[in-house]
Amino acid sequence: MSTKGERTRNEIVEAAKTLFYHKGYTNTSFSDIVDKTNIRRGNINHYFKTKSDILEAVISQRIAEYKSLFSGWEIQYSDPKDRLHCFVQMVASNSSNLIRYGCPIGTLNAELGKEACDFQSNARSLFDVFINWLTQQFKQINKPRQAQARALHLLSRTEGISVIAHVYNNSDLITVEVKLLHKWIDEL
Amino acid sequence: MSTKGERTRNEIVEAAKTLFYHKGYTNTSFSDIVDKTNIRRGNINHYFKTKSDILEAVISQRIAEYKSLFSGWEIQYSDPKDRLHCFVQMVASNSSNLIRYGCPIGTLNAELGKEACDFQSNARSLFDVFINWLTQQFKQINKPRQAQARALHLLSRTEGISVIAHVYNNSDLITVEVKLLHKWIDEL
DNA sequence: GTCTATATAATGATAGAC
DNA sequence: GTCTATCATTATATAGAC
Repeated sequence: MSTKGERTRNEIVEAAKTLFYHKGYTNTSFSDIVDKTNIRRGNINHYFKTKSDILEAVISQRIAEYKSLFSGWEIQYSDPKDRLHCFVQMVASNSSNLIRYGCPIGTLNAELGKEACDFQSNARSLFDVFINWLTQQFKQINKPRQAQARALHLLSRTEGISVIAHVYNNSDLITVEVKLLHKWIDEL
Repeated sequence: MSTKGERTRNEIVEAAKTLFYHKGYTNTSFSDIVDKTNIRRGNINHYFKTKSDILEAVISQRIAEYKSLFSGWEIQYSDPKDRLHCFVQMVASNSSNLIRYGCPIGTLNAELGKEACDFQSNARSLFDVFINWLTQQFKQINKPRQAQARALHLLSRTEGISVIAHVYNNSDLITVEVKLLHKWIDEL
């Protein structure tokens, strides 16, 4: 059972998570969060002293979600190739969001990786979750010494797909490239 | 010969181009431009009524630069494959900037493609320059009907490389992936 | 064409009542 | 824990002197 405070805090994080994704971190204001929730401004500052504290909470929340998603695949599929197919298929399943807002972790890193921003390492930790999990899967297939390189290659491919799909608001490239990636996994 | 006004206007555009790339469009203020140039605030508004007018000028400037770069390659190299190798090599040559700030056109599109932003189509026109030129090169090699798909594939690959290199501030992936792309071009 | 001074709005953050 | 009211800062943009 969650306390009232925990529920309020979670409502803020969920609203901020969506807003940061849809509008970007800098372009999201406290007022946006107030408008999206039923929480008044002063109360937000009761749970989060600064805006960047909200960002950290959002990133932690996303990390937890992705770890949970990946754990589920490990329970559901014993073959690491099947898990990698799940990962690639996630891109296709999520195409409508990718087209409209870009990759949630890629666009966040693009923004937070710019000059005079203290949060690049926070955003990078999201990528670490992906790379670490992918590396583990590749290690279980073959050539474990190439596992991390393969993980970086795969994530690079999916990020590139997201960029183009977002720029052109079009899913055709996703369809084509996802097929190529499934084939690439099968041929490992 | 350029007039004094043209030189002042150009100084603003050049400073804004760098700042938008290094800090992002939203995070760049008029004060930043004032600090980077010897031009006072009121004078900037003499040349550009709004901040978005500066953005349009910066995008036009980048479009002109890339078109000029590509034209140079067409003069320098008669084989379209050699021109494509130039394109891929540009990623490697520019790695220090890509690592620090990401792809200039990719990160701009990531930012301007978000919700409640009126400039996605402006930013997309930068990608059009790349796609159109790449498509022309692939058409001259073989299978002209696949030319645009190949252009999208190549740009997707290079954008993905830029994202990962930027996130990890590391050029190792660039080295590896650029080799793969050179090989891919040779085998077309 | 260039400048100073200022208007106006929005931002992140705080103080303190209930 | 929740709220209203407000502060201090910064932003874009404008007015008008030189």
